[in-house]
Amino acid sequence: MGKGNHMRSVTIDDVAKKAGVSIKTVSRVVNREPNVRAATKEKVELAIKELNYRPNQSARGLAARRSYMIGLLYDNPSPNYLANLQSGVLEACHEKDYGLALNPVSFHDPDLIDTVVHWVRQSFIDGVVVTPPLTDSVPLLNALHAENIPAVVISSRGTGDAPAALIDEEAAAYEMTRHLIGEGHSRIAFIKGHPDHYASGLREKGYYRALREENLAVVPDYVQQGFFDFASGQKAASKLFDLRDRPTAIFASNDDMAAAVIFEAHSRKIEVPRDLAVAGFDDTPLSRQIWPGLTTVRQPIRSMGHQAADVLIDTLSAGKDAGKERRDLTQFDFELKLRGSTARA
Amino acid sequence: MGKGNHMRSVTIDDVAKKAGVSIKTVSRVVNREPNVRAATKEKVELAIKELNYRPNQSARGLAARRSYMIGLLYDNPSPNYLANLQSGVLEACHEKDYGLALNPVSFHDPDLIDTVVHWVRQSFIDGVVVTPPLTDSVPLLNALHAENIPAVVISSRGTGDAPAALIDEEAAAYEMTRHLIGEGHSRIAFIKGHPDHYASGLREKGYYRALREENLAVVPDYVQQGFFDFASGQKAASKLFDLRDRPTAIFASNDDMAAAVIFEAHSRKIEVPRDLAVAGFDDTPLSRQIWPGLTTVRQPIRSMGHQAADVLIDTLSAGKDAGKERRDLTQFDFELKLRGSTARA
DNA sequence: CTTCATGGTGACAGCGCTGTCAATAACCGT
DNA sequence: ACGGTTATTGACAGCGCTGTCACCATGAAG
Repeated sequence: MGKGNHMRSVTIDDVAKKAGVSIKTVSRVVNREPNVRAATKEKVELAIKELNYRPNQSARGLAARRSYMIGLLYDNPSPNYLANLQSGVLEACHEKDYGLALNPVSFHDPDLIDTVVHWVRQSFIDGVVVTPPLTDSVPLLNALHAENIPAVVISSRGTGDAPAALIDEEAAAYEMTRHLIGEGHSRIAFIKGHPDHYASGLREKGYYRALREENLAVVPDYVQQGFFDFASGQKAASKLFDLRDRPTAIFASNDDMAAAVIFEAHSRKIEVPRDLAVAGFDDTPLSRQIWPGLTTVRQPIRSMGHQAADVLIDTLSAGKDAGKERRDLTQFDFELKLRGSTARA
Repeated sequence: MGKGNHMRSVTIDDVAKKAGVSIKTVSRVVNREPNVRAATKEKVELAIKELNYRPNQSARGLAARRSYMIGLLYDNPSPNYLANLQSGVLEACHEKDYGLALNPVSFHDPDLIDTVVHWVRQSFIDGVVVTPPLTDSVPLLNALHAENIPAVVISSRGTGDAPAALIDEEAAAYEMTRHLIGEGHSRIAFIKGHPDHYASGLREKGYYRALREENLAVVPDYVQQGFFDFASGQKAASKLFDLRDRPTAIFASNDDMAAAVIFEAHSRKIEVPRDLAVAGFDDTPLSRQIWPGLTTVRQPIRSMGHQAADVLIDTLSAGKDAGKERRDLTQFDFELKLRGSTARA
């Protein structure tokens, strides 16, 4: 039992026969190689559709000496973030007939680099998408480059020669802070993100810039260290609440910490938004599921994942599709999502 | 650029030469096939180690007509649930040198079955792990069986011949309801899950059984339909709150809906747990991030994923590794997580 | 001592696809 | 119309591995 699965599936030969061309021509169409007459291409594409043909990855990999798989490198910062990103990446892979191999690693693993390089070599991974916070490991990025492993990073850091998908985090944080100021707040606290994450600094920078522009003083006590997780958010919130001159608004570097602020506020009977406005960053589902709804910054995570994979795959095929030149990633737009946690008094 | 990675890797021929045997014998050793003399086996294993040989998956897949990959079929019920499950499955795959291919599909897709079968055929997926709610599509399961595609389902339904990973949902709901009763509640409402999900019925059944055992009448108005999503939870909560004889406790069939109940309660100034106790099911991170913390039922999702994949892979290798017999899945334990949302008055 | 079974091994033919290269068709300018 | 290009296509040889089958030892059985 189990061996099963007899039923010869559609091969390139079937398509070739049906379209009345050689298998090589079919191969050309499938791989978007140049120099195929439009009419021929159409015939082949029709046959492909009718037979519902999909190339056999193993055969492809064997012949082309690559796996037609890209890897996703991550260190699960937040399941929501990752799930979104993954689905975007997966979508792109699907469109281009690439496979996706997942590799959860640990940022703090001392032989992170060996692990990754070995993995790529063993699995014949053609290229990798690197996600935060791994994008902030300069050694890792260097190693990938040195090993000649194509990579795209999803990061706000302009990372050397690896194409990057990003939003303007500084501007987003700036806008959010300005929004808070616009709502009449002047005692605005900030909870920083994990110091290892490059994005943390950018968000912080945006916060400062907005204060400066509005001539609001930066109160050192109002800037607390957090680490992007719920618990650190609680701790930071506690400290802020214990201040003699309690802030009227708290801007946390991500939604988890912002939720923690609201959690703490509840337990101290501080009413949000009446006594305290709270804003987050990321627009995770969580921001809609807590009460009151959390004002936050939305980034098109899914699209970013999609495009990152897209660019990576294009780069990989660049050899064949001679026309294509290396496409760098454009910057994505963010959006302020205003919800109950910052509603005007 | 990009093409990179030139470095002829070690092939089976190299190993064969070094060990002084034929490639077929190396293949036998690698695949743990019987009938290789111990001495020969050792020689080969030594050569493998010295050359650091790893079989090329593409070649293997092509020749053996299987991919050494298993598929994960899902219809993203909740990112948290999925992320957990996935990481368990991934772990098992890693241990057994299998790849994981993801396939997000839609439960309501009319040609779900075609899509899936085709995918399996074309990608040469060796077997699939089916997750809820797809596990409730009897046609799908039948099709997998008919098509002779090895599958394990993670479901509470004792699904015919496909091994299943499960917890006793009925008992879990029963325990939770009893807990509520034990806390002094007698007006306990229930929000049902999606009617297409088999688990929904089981949870409901557990609720009824507890009431019956305690001689509490079932109030029809107290049982509302939900669909496992936040919005449906809000709707159901609204209806319950509008009742003249409002329940003092609400048991929702999953955490998302329970969070929605709390959300609605907040917006109506109903205080949890003072005026209302709320319980959920699943122990998603959300249950710890809302205020008050949500009492819920924890299931070892990650372990379930791990074991499901484990069993599947074992089944797949059963053909070669002759000794092994098909191992069925054991039932997993659940656990009541008591938090603030049901704290005693 | 022959006759089988059976353990142990290797030769060989693909698996379905892509790279190479040669063949042919279409097009260019004069 | 002719030589020279360039665009388009196909024949064919593997890629590295496993399945099949044939082969040679052994040892048990007769």
